[in-house]
Amino acid sequence: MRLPTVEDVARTARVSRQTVSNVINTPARVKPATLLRVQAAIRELDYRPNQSARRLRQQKSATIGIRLDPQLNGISGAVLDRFLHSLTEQATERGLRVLLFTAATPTEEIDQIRALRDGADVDAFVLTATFDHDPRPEWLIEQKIPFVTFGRPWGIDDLNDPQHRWVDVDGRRGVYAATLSLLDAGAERVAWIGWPPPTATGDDRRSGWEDAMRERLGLGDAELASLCTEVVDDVAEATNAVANVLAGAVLPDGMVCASDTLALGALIAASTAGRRDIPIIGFDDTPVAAALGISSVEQRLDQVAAGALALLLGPVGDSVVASGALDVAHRLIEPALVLRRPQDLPMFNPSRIDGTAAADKH
Amino acid sequence: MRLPTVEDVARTARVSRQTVSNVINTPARVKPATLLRVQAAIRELDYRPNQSARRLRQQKSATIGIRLDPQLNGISGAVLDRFLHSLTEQATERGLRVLLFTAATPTEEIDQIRALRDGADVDAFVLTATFDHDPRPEWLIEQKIPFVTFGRPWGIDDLNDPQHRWVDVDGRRGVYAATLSLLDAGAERVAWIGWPPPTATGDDRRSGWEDAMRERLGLGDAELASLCTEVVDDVAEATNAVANVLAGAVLPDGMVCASDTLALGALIAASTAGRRDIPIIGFDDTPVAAALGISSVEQRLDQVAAGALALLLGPVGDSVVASGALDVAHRLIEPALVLRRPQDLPMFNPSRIDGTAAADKH
DNA sequence: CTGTTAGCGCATTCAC
DNA sequence: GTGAATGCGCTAACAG
Repeated sequence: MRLPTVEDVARTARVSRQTVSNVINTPARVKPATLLRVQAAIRELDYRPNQSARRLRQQKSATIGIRLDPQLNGISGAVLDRFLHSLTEQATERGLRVLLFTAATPTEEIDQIRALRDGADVDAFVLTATFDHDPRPEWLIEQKIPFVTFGRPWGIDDLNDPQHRWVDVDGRRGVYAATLSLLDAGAERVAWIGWPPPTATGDDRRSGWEDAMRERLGLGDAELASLCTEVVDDVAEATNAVANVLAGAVLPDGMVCASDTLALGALIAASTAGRRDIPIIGFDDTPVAAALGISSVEQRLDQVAAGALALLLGPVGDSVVASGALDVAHRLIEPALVLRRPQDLPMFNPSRIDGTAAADKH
Repeated sequence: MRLPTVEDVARTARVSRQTVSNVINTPARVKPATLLRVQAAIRELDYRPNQSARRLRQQKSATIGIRLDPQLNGISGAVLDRFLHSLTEQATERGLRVLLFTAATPTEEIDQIRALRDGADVDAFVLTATFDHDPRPEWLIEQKIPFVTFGRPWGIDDLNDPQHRWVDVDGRRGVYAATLSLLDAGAERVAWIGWPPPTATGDDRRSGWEDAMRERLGLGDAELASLCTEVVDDVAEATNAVANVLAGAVLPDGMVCASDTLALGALIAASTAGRRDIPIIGFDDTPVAAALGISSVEQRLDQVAAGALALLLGPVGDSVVASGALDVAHRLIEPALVLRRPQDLPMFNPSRIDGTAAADKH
């Protein structure tokens, strides 16, 4: 049982192969009568162009490649998953396919990218999780392989390099908004629970908290430092660290965290200390945060995906354009603050346990 | 800057195109001297076969398609993510690519599969999350499209249909082992926290608990029913439900749960009731369980991925074989019990908060 | 507006 | 062992 080809359609519709091709690719150039006849034949045979042949002919694959991270660290692992989903969905709408690959190290990733490109399997790549001194962008630019990164080029001065297309979430602004929401509610000692610097993403997020605290309360460096806790991204470690904070001299009346992992630790510590009333805001809006009623800063991954494709393909295109063809080569997405009230969940609140739990608005 | 082709390699090595092709595909049939010369030319030009051309010629894509689930099934969402990673990794080792697609409904998924197949984009499909009266396998068999499902064909009598290749995790056996581990430790009233039937997966898992309780303690239906709690897969709901259990007449001395989501609810309820000592075992071994020190039944997703590929490609092959070519058309993977001690995490345990948290062995 | 010509890069016959 | 044809299915360029 062979799949029908242009030839079959042409024979059925009594036209030449090329007319069929025209009907599919440039229908405007075909006389309405024959157009209809050919389309009928296409439907009759349930014909679809063979993509391999089309790709070979057009010298492009209409496929973008993305690496699946090795082992996504803990609770925030779902972020890439959601991004992948948005990206696939929107790529499909634009007539592109998404091809997966894995690599344990940046070097290995480069090898994979080279293989994929050399095999003409992939037209462009989406890189995630950029970091300080990331070797990948430079190599890709040098190789003239189109790409876009989810994440800014950190540490280098080429934030505006048109060669390097990037989309990122404005973590600073998200944390700024989160902090303001606590200050607006009357908090005066909002603590920051973040990662030990230097981490590009973490430092950026912390600066949002700093800005808000400076602007609203006029705090100085020393005061900020006293409200700032640094701990690696681990629930147990965060629990310990925040417990110490809560046992300290200056009791915070709000906590903004660099991740939901830290926020979960903060929640556990606060609950244990009987201070479930201290509002906590995390980052990433993971399912865990939703399940536990923790407020969080949500990365709008659908917008990130849309931005990545727009940078790669142009506003409406369906094939990869050169990096110089766009006026802007980057996009900063504003995150959304998802506020949840602690009482949405009966955690550590025996009085509500027999009541009806509020549904999680997701 | 054109990519090198066989022609370029042939010219460089001073042989014909076909010899180059032979060097790549059947190196045994080439004289060692020319072999070396051609290989040197390949390396020199950094030549790689164009995959589109190869696919067109061979009439196969060496690509498998998998749908990215729309629903982020809460805390357990990462399961598909991990499976995808294993699958991609092992597929790459076998020279296959993994192509993603999305679909909101089974019907839409069928449309996507048809498009992908008709475009000769994909040789075979991996379906996840099979369910009762799943329309997809039947349609795929009818269309003669090779596929394998992660999940048994539920509800039908074709568990052994060689046309339907499937891999699944033996949930019953995992829960059985989990229950036994509690009984071995001296528990006598192990409760089951599961989903309201009928859910194929959930009922299967529950039967593991039932079997263990019957065998070891000789319990009857009524006694089992009194230890069985049914609640939808939601943390808040589970918290309520387990809180009621803990406030009831028969206090369980262990809890085995159908998911980590339920286990998290159980943990919260137990903690709130001051009964953190009651051991809890979840299912899926999610990052959350790891972070909170909850024991869990781990699906060995690397084995599932390996099984899926073995069923599709044969033990060592790199191209899809017909469904009748294998002696067995399915594989049941035994899950692993991951036991964690509650004290691994200082949750709700103020006395340990200033101590060193034990590292999580993952 | 339609049909003719000519490959895209590769692998599978066959001869030699 | 190696090399010469042939065509996979499609579309871009050019004639008509």
